[in-house]
Amino acid sequence: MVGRPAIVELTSVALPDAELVARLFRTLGDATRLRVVELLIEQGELHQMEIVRRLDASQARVSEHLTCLIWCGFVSTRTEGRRTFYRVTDKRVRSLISSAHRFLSGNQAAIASCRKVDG
Amino acid sequence: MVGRPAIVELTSVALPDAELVARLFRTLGDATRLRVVELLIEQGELHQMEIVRRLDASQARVSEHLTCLIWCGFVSTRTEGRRTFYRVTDKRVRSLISSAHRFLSGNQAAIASCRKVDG
DNA sequence: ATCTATCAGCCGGTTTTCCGGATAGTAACA
DNA sequence: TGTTACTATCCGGAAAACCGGCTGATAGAT
Repeated sequence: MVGRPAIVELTSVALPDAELVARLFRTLGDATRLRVVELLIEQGELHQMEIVRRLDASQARVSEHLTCLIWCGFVSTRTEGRRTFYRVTDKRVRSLISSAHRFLSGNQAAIASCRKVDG
Repeated sequence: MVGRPAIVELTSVALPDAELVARLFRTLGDATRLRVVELLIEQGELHQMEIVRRLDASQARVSEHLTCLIWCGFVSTRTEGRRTFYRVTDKRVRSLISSAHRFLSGNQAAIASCRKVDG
């Protein structure tokens, strides 16, 4: 018997745990996305055009990065009038980033000069 | 007067802080590298071929990833005979990774389905 | 000395990811 | 309803990163 296909699930393909964690790290592995998150942590809440101005990035870029950050649970939103405000609510995001900063102190030079895998 | 060029410095170009932190995140943003680090955290100390066997990855890949991890300060080494043993000594690495795992719990589905920037 | 186990480096190809620029959608407001 | 903010999406092109396969180097064993 051939039935109709099953309802599409968000996580139809179970990714291995390491791939998930790696993906999480990659989300913060882009300087622009990271700057957005850190800016929101500092400022508390901003709407998109304000982020665009402060980071001097294109609106399209910021919009796409925000979509990604929201999707992954780093940023949450609130709409007011014709503006959408973005903020970081999850405290685990802050602790993750400060963890990174702690590791970075003393390793800046090494990481700055690391050529990654291939030269 | 035209002198000889200055001695090459490791960090001749000062990278902005955000780019450094992003690069740090990207280092753990590859599943294979992450698995190497987590394996070493669990097992304490392993030589390269042992890592190759346990991860079922090619020796060349593991070697290059290890080079990167050593370079960035995640992993340190000890040579004994013709073997080199690798381990994670910096406790900040552990706390960084467990920070990530804490954030991941409750966000797996979201991160698994996130399409990043472009579709 | 020769062979073997272990580790490192290079190269070509493919995939992923980022960006600029243009375009389309949406909600408030006159 | 038309205009004006504001936000979202699409489309090449370019750069970064990963991988497989091969080669080279070194230290111990035979």
